[in-house]
Amino acid sequence: MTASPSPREQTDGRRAKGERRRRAIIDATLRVVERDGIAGVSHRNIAREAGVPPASVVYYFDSIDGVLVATLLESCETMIDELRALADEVVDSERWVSTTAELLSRMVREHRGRTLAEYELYLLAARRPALRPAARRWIEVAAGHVHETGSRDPGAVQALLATIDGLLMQALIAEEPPGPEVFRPALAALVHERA
Amino acid sequence: MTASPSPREQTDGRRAKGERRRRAIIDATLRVVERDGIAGVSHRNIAREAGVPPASVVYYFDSIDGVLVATLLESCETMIDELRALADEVVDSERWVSTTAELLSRMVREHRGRTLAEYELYLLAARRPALRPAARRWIEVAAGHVHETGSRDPGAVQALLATIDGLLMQALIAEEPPGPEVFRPALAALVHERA
DNA sequence: CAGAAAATGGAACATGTGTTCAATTTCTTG
DNA sequence: CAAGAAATTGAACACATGTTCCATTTTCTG
Repeated sequence: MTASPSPREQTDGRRAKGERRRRAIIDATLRVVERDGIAGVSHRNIAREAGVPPASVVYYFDSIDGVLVATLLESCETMIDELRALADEVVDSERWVSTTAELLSRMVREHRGRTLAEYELYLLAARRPALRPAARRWIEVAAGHVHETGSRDPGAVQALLATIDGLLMQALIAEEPPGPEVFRPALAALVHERA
Repeated sequence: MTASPSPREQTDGRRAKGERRRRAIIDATLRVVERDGIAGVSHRNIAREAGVPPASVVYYFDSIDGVLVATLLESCETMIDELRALADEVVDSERWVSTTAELLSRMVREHRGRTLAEYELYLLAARRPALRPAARRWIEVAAGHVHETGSRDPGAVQALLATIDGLLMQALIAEEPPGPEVFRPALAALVHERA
């Protein structure tokens, strides 16, 4: 992807600055995907967003796919933290259905661009094998998270994850992002509860 | 989108030929999306695929979004028939779980490109409002189909639909398209059956 | 301080893009 | 058959794209 990290990269100011710039490019790419979708990802676009010349993007990543892979991985890591924080904040209700409905609603309302970007990158992985490991890591992380608070049955965990993906996708094409009450019936049916 | 259909369009050979060409462009667009994804959709690309000059595409559709809307709608209609045929063919088993697992497996194995294209167009609707009605029509059709053979609870129907979407998406980023046995546990958990 | 390594950024390249335009062909109608 | 409507198409437009090249600047090492 870039120059192989030498054993003494923490003291070299040149490499440190380079690493910072590399991160700036990744962050800029995520912002571009959020705003304009994957269609908006180009060398010049993300370079402008990051405030660097286009040649710098080529210097740090040898292809546009390289940038996307790095971005998807990065995004996965930071999203975990955000999700965890959101999950903590939302646990004023004690029922799982209400809590999750609230969480999903927030994802498509307060973080619509981010959520959308996530699924676009996700789907892109279906076409570009290079992105697949990053996308699957996403599933693993989410599965682990569900496993903590949910059923032990692997099939149930898989179904739950799939349902959430599907619900979010449907929510993303709604004319305006739905509130928790839209998600509740489906979630309730999923765990055999009353809404 | 095109010239408004005059009351006597069935006798005018010029308009008839035009309509045929319009359909050829839509079909070509679907093939392009299947092969190269939405990223591959351009005037020149679909023109080459359809065997017409690029100017013809502009003549029949006033924008690239117009082509996509028409394609999504078309694709929706033809997919209904194919799905129904597939559903009929697959009813040798009598259990819903096995039948559906088999059907999903076929969608990602024998019709991978088509399924993928469907979801790409679907997700694109999240960014381009013009595509949303077509995308929502998809949900309605699928919901109707599920309603015929499934539960009466609206929440359950919604959950089922969402789960299938999620399962298909996960299947699409697998290294190779999974067989029915991969879908069965999740589907079983969904309807509280043993796999 | 001199030399080397890394990073930077401006310019240029060939190619692809959406779209417009004017001329031409195809077909219908009076 | 002649007039006109509809369809067709090649050429051209201005611009965006991925990528390469090379001169310059920054930073570290001996």
